[in-house]
Amino acid sequence: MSGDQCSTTYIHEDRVQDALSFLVKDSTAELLAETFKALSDPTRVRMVSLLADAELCVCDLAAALGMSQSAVSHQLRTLRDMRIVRRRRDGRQIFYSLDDEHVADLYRRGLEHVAHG
Amino acid sequence: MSGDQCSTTYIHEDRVQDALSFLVKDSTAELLAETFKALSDPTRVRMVSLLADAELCVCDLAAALGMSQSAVSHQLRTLRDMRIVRRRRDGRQIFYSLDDEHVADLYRRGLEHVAHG
DNA sequence: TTGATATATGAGCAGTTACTCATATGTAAG
DNA sequence: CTTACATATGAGTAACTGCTCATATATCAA
Repeated sequence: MSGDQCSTTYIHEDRVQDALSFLVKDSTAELLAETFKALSDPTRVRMVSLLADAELCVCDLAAALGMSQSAVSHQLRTLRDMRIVRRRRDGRQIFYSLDDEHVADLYRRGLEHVAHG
Repeated sequence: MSGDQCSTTYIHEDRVQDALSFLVKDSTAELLAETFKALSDPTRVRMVSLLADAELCVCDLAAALGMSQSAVSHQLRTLRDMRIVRRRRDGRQIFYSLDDEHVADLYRRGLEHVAHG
């Protein structure tokens, strides 16, 4: 069934057929990509590293990261939309903490990998 | 040392100080973000899902993914630059396979997480 | 109420990304 | 050599990202 050469009309059919059984579903690929996207930006990695330890208010996050309040707030919005992060109001301040154990786990795994590079 | 309110001049100093001890180094954050970026795109997730099982040539990848040869080649180039993927020539064809066990591991972890909600 | 503080958000912008299309390179067969 | 095939790549582009700046909203204090 499989040819010896590639072409748009005659591919290595059984190899492709075999591969297809391992191809993730589109919806799963989208979901996975979304998850990894949370940690695909240095700023968000730094934020997660802070929030993996303790909840913090926006202005402390900004201070710790050395970033503007606005920039931090925008990123928190993204993390919130991704359901990575949860918020709690206390007076005038809003405290953020991690709300996704999967992402926290992936972050720690990633750290380990980077460690024993 | 810690104040009761936020401001650009008077932050909750010990909370920030404590947080800073958990903040990843900039270089580590960059490295981690780069790693996760490899899986932050649905197309690349699908590619990794295929290459996690077996090595495949470009045209079979394109056939399995239902994408143009050019699009696949461009993505393989990015994965190659990220050192996620390795290639081997066999005649006219070039076979790609995973070259980063860390990414493969993160992919499998991600899959598990997606699987059990 | 008025003013200060803490956070959120819209607009705008420069940089990046993931593709398409055309073409170049490399390999094998005739 | 010439031709066909397999892959790579440059240019162009529309969509997306991560910020800045200005401003809006929400809470507390006086």
